[in-house]
Amino acid sequence: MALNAENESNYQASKYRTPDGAPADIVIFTITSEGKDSTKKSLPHRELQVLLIQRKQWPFEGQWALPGGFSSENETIQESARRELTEETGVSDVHLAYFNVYSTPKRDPRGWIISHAFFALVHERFLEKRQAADDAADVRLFPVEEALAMDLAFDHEIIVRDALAQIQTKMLTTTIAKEFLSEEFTISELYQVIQTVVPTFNERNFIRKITSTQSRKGIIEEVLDHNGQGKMSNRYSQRAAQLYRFTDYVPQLSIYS
Amino acid sequence: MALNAENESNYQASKYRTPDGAPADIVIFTITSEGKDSTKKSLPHRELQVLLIQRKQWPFEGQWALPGGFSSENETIQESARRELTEETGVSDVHLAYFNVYSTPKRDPRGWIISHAFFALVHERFLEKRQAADDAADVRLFPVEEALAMDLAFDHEIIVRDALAQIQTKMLTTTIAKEFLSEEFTISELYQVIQTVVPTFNERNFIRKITSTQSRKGIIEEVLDHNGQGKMSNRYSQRAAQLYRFTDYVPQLSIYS
DNA sequence: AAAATAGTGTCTATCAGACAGTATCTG
DNA sequence: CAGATACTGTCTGATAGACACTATTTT
Repeated sequence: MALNAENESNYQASKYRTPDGAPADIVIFTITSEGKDSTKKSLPHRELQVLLIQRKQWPFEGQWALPGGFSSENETIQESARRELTEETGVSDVHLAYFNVYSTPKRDPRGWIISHAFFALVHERFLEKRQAADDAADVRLFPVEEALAMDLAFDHEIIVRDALAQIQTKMLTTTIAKEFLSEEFTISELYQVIQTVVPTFNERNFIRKITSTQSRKGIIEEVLDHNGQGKMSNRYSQRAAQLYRFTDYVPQLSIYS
Repeated sequence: MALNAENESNYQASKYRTPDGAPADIVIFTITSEGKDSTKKSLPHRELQVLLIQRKQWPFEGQWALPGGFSSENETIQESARRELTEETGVSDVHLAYFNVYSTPKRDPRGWIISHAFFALVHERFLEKRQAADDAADVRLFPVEEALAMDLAFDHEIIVRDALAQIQTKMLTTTIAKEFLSEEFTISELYQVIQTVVPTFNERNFIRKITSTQSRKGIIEEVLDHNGQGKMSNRYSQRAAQLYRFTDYVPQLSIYS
């Protein structure tokens, strides 16, 4: 059976051409909000933004790119992504998910470099104190649409586009909306977050469905105060709104049931 | 801005440790069916199976493993997976999807090897001639549960487990069921395929929902004969059953609507 | 007739979707 | 009281889920 057997002593990986690196690149999304009018309480304007760094060295010197870095032999690619994310945002317990690999020949002039793309969802409060790291000339948030029109380094435009499609799908099929919200939030805030990521989302009876529909009402729950009364917020409105939080329940979707 | 600039002439990738290989591994699933009784027409027994190869060389010599192989500098990893799949099954237009990367340090004794995992869904008719032609003991189908209990090479048990979770989710949320069916199929066949992949799936009114529910009825359509009459099949039953085919429509699922 | 698969009829509680109306607070 | 946000009432037709029932063909 083992006519052609090799063993450890005569195995040589180096007889083949090997990759020159396996970096992790991270598409860090956040939703910024700014009040439209200082004199009146009103819902803020929200915008989906992506964090980019300006490259300081060859290749693509001076162009904007995704943060990321080479992984090493002693860590998984997920760990290296988590490390990069912490360096870039200063926060460690943030939603991070792997979504695709990019390996088109000659995508990187430095050689055969296979890039592993992650997306992270970060609340804007975590990005306030960021600063340019060693290998970056500048770090900034850009509205996603603007970033996609910018001639990014490498194939990063495609990566951002793919990441956007991913979070749009996940926004509607999972509870990742919570990553952009505080622990407690109003229905309007949740609705706004969904609409910011998926502009086509439009549910006129949103509050009905999510609070009183049998199959969905486990997703979020009312926050109660110490007296058992509903805890309210008037952050954005004259009339106070009920606060909710996400539960651990995530409904299983199916096209057949 | 570019105080620390490098350029192409002084950039050296080789000053860092680089990976020893970036293979694609493929979890090839099929559903086998065998009639339970030769004297009577009845629905076949279906089982989800995975294709494994027995290794001939170090490392893990003699153990069963996923088919796969190293990718080269001149192709994307998807292309190399497609190439492997064609070599293994003899078919080229088969559903193939990337789902994860495996990079735990020392997962492969040959060195720093980052494996990219794909799953493929193949109709059993494509694996018949391969099985017959190459009846050597080194390529075989195993029932998934059996494969998971087998002490596979490398971290392939984890990969198979992850792949199974993936296709279970996709079976319910996309129309990949069609990859396991012929172009035309009966409702019972579709139901059986879903249940084979997701044993917990149980819908008593399945035929109602998929044929007459407004929001779902676009997924499949009746096959008509040249007279505009419904085309029937009595492959599995005494009473002939209507044949259906998938349309191009895939409903968009959402937990919020 | 029995067996096996393929459907249909019918019922009730719930839900979807639309839109008008009411509630609460601020400037 | 105008404006902004936060809900609630109410209506119609569609759907979910259960289960009994009928239909067609083979042995």
